[in-house]
Amino acid sequence: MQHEVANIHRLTPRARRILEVSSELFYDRGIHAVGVDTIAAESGVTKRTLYNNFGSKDALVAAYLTNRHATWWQSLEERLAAAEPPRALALFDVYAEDARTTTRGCAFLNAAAELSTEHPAYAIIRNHKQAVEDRLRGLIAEDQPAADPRRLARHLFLLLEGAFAHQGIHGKGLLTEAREFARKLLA
Amino acid sequence: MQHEVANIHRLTPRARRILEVSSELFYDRGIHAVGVDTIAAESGVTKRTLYNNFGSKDALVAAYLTNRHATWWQSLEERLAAAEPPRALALFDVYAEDARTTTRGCAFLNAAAELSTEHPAYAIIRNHKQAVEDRLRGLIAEDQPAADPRRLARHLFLLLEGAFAHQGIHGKGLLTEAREFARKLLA
DNA sequence: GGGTAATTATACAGATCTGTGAACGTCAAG
DNA sequence: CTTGACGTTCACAGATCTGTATAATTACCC
Repeated sequence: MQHEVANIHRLTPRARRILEVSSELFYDRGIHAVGVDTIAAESGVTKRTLYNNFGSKDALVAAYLTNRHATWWQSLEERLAAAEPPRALALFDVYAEDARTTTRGCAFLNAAAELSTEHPAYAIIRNHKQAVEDRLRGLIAEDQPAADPRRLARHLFLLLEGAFAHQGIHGKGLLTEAREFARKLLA
Repeated sequence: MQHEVANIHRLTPRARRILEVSSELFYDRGIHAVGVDTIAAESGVTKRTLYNNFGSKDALVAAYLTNRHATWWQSLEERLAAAEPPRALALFDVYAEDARTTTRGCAFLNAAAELSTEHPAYAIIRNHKQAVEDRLRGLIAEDQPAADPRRLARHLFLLLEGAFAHQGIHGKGLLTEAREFARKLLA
């Protein structure tokens, strides 16, 4: 019985499996549309194990988003390490990379659409989006201090989020197009 | 027993009440989070009446989005009738108007996040968003034929949707900021 | 091999979900 | 004054939801 923070590296193998499976289900079908029975069955695990490891469905949802943020952030930083200015475009690349294997848009926006603002996971969503925009602004400030980083970052952020939000509805071409708009704005 | 098209003007008074109440609940709390019992109770109506009028919850959801689109479109056209070029900005104004009384972002994006793509309402969502972008492109083509209407429309569309998608998370200031970006792009 | 943590099996509680059946009011229009 | 549409009452079916209790069993570490 651990279920406090759910640091993915301290998870038991079964728990990690539960987190992986539930992440996929939550993303593909939506959070409310997936029950704990389904998650346990698909993970090849008892419901008891799920509750012993995560404590509640809400906590599992929080773990899902926390882990998603951590994973996403890591691949962003890796890409940034090898990027050349304007590095802000790397954000678009990571999103586009994501979009190659997914079809339901942004996991965080989708979760925000379903959850009450009082849900423990909602703060994670806010923090994630805030972090993205902050990183964007930081990169612009470093690469192009001449521009107005705050305004430019916000403009790019809106393009990014608009494209990602519509990935499921409109198709994935939007992201590369958004990148192109961003590229011109940065030039 | 009608429950086929749900043209709002042919709705019985009770049915209209059900549609109003369910629309508010669906938008505020999410579709899966609201049960038919709650809707019936809050409408001051029996569950039987709900089913006699709409046939199923899915159909009620479809009616919710259909009606929302119709209402929104009408207020858009009214605003456009009194607008002066660049009229594309009127789209931002209608969204911003919406945002003054709501706090959970775009009803269509939120619904898309919850529903399967096979859900009868999903097509309504696609059509709505497509209509918005098409209208945007048409306005730009008429007001500024010199520009590339398709590209410009898409750029504005992304700004619009990015801002609206983040209304619930980030606050409503984003929409006016998006409008400002759009205004400069149109100049 | 003994002790400890993780997991299983199974059953269940209690709530809530969508949807239906059947009989009974009410009221306006023909 | 009958017909028909609208709505109510109320019970219920059957599924699914989150979460728990208990006891037995496996896996791992020292």
